[in-house]
Parts: sequence; structure tokens; C-alpha cells
Amino acid sequence: MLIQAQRLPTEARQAEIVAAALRLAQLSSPESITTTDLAGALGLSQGALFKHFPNKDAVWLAAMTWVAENLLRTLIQAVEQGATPLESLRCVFFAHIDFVVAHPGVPRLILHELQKPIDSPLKQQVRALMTGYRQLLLRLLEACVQSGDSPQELDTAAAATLLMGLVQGLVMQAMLSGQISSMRIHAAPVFNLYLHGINKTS
Amino acid sequence: MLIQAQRLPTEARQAEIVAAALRLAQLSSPESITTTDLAGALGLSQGALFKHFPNKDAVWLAAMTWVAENLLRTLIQAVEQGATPLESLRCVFFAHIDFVVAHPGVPRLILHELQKPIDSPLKQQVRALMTGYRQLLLRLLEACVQSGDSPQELDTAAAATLLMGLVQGLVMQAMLSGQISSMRIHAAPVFNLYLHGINKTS
DNA sequence: TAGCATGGTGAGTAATTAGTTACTTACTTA
DNA sequence: TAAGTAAGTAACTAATTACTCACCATGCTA
Repeated sequence: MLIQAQRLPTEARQAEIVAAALRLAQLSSPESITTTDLAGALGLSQGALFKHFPNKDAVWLAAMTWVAENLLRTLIQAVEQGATPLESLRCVFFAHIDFVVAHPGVPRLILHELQKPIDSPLKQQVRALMTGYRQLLLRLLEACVQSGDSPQELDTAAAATLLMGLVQGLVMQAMLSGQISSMRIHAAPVFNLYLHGINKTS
Repeated sequence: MLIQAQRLPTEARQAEIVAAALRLAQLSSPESITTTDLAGALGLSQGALFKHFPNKDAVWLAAMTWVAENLLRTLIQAVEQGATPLESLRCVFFAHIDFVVAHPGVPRLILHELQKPIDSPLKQQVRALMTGYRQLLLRLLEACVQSGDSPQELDTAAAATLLMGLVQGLVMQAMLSGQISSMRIHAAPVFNLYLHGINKTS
């Protein structure tokens, strides 16, 4: 028998498992990540996982909860860093980019769950996150209109969709080129183009 | 024994299998679509699939080939329908939207394959499609600059990324709302915003 | 230091998977 | 019309999956 893995209290081990899940999600889709993969990434036996989570779904639910909390918190902090609504928008955008670069498995997890037709607790969590994000953007965009940075007739709903798509586009291009870190380089010009689109003075 | 399914020549059956695969991809991810699912959707026995494809991967490769051919052909046709480069751009965009609405499983298939780290033939095909699309957009955008519709200093690479992301954003929003058909409604205002971004005269 | 809850192991399990096989049936054509 | 082939079936197979369980080890506390 091999030496036993280091014993950790459930809470700490749960956090480790979630981190490993997100790390593995970078390379393959949640469905194809097996409990054996997960345990192996932690140097644990497969059975040990079930000491901390009742089933596999619970791992992904916990992972998504972690993402929702951390991403939204990061974005809200970013809002406060900008002096004007337009600056806040820029901060939010780059905070999102940085988050994705730091956790490349996240877009995959979100898209994967969002695409499912059944309304699992996990999908509800994803939807809640996306809706929260969208509302944050809408508030900022309305503030841009009020401050006069954006024209009165700006379609804020369309502008929010465009900004969220912008990140998706960068993710996609990063996947094409193969290196996630390239996102940060390409982000700035694309965002400037976006700004030009919603700005009052071109 | 049940009645035998109607006999079809391999080519016709292959086309049916590909169509079924793309149909099923609308509801779940390629990995989770089993050969039994696929055969069931066609009223065939599971073993019959392997009369027409050597393995499961070959089915998805054929599906992706179908997508690449049809999408690129559609987009090239769309280019020719516009009188000016800017009009062509609009035609290409809406042709893409229509294609996605007609085949909602396609974005999932593309994203799924693009995210894989290993360079399978399937992923190569996806990358070829995306690269082809991107170059088509770059040509159009450069033509917009030349015609004077867009400013000389336009970052065409960023503009291409933004347009491709635009579709992604709409797909994501459609998944949030649950109905793919809603894409067409939201597409126009988002595209107008995009045009505002790349236009010379705001 | 004895007792015990917690977290670990490794060897199970039943279900599901892609792919194979032996055999059957329908269509074509010489 | 006889023969060959293409396309079908049902029943396998080996591998993999999520999950369970009996047992073991570790460290805290009475």
C-alpha cells in the first residue's frame, strides 16, 4: 500500500477539488473529466472524492458557485475603480479579461452549462451570473448616457450584448491561436473600437 | 424481430447521420451524444452506423466538413449580394445569423472542438473554417477602408474579432433567453452599433 | 492513553459506452 | 434467375464510468 495522502479538513479539500476541476476544465469539457482524473490531479484515490461531495454534479455546482462569487466580486470592485462610468466600463472589461486569462476553464464551463436545455441547479447558477453581469453593464451604460458620454439614443441592451460578445470573440480568437495569454494583447484595440461605437463624439 | 429499416445507399445514409448528429448537438454536447442516440434518432440499430462510418469521430468530422462547406459557401454568396463593401458586410453578418438559427447545434460543435488542446483532424477543420471566415471579413473591412466608408486608421483585425464576437454574444444571449429564434430580433440593433464603431462619419 | 470522528484506501458494483461479430435481407445485374 | 454485394439486425465484448463499502490511519480530547 502506498503512503496515504495528506489529510485535510473537508472544507480545504473541497476547495482543492474545485480548483482542480477548473484547472482540468481548461483542457477538456466537464463531461469528459472523470472522477478518476479529478482524484489523480490531487494525488487522491477516486473514492476519497465522495467523502467531500455527494456526487460529481455537486463538484461542478461548487465550482460554478466559486466562479459566480469571485467573478461578480471582481467586476463590482472594478466598477468602483473608475472615476467616470466610461472608465468603469473599461475597468470591468479588463477585469473580466484578466479573470478569464487567470481561469481559462471558466468560459468553457459557462458555455457548456448554458447550452444545456434542462434547467439544472447548475444552469440556474450560470444564468444568475450572466444576468447579474448583464444588469451591471446596463447600469453602467445608462450612466454613460446620463453623463453625456454616450448619445441619448444609445441602445443599451444592444451595447451590453456587444460587450459580452466582445469577450467571447477574444476567447475564440485566443483558442484559434492556441495561447490564452494573447487575449490581453488583443483586448485593447477591440475595446477601443467598441468605445468608438457607443461614444457620442467619434 | 422488428421490421428492417429502409435500406439507403451509404452516401444518403451518411448525410442522414450527419444531419441527425447536428440536430442532436442542439440539445447536448458531441461527447455526450452516443452512437445509440444517433442510431435511435434515425430508427436504425446501433451497429448499422458502423456500416457507414469507421468510428464515431468520423461522424463528427463529416459533420464539421458539411458545416464548413455550407457556411463558407453561404457567406461567399452573401458577399456578392451587397453593392458596397459595407452592404456586403451586413449581408455576411445576417447570413451567418440565419445559418446559426437554422443549425443551432453548430456553435456548440465549433466551440467544443476549438477548445480541445490536441490537434485532431476535426479541430484542424474547425480552425480552417474560422481562419477562412476571418480572412473573408478582413478583405471586406479593408475594402471598406479603401472605399472611404471606414476611416484609414481602422484596426481591421480588431474589427474582424469584434464582428465574430458579436455573433457569439448573440448566441449567448439566445441561450440565456432560451429561444434561438430571438437571435434574429436582437441582431439588427447590435449590428448597427457595430457599424457605428467602424464608420467614418459617426 | 483509550476512544472516536474524520478522512484516507483499494477493491468492489451495475450501468453504459464504442466497436465487433455472425447472420439476414434487399437490390442489382450478368 | 442466380449470385454477389451493400445495408440491415441482435447479441455479444472489453473498457470505462460514477458511486459504494469495508477497512485503516491519524490526531484530538476525555
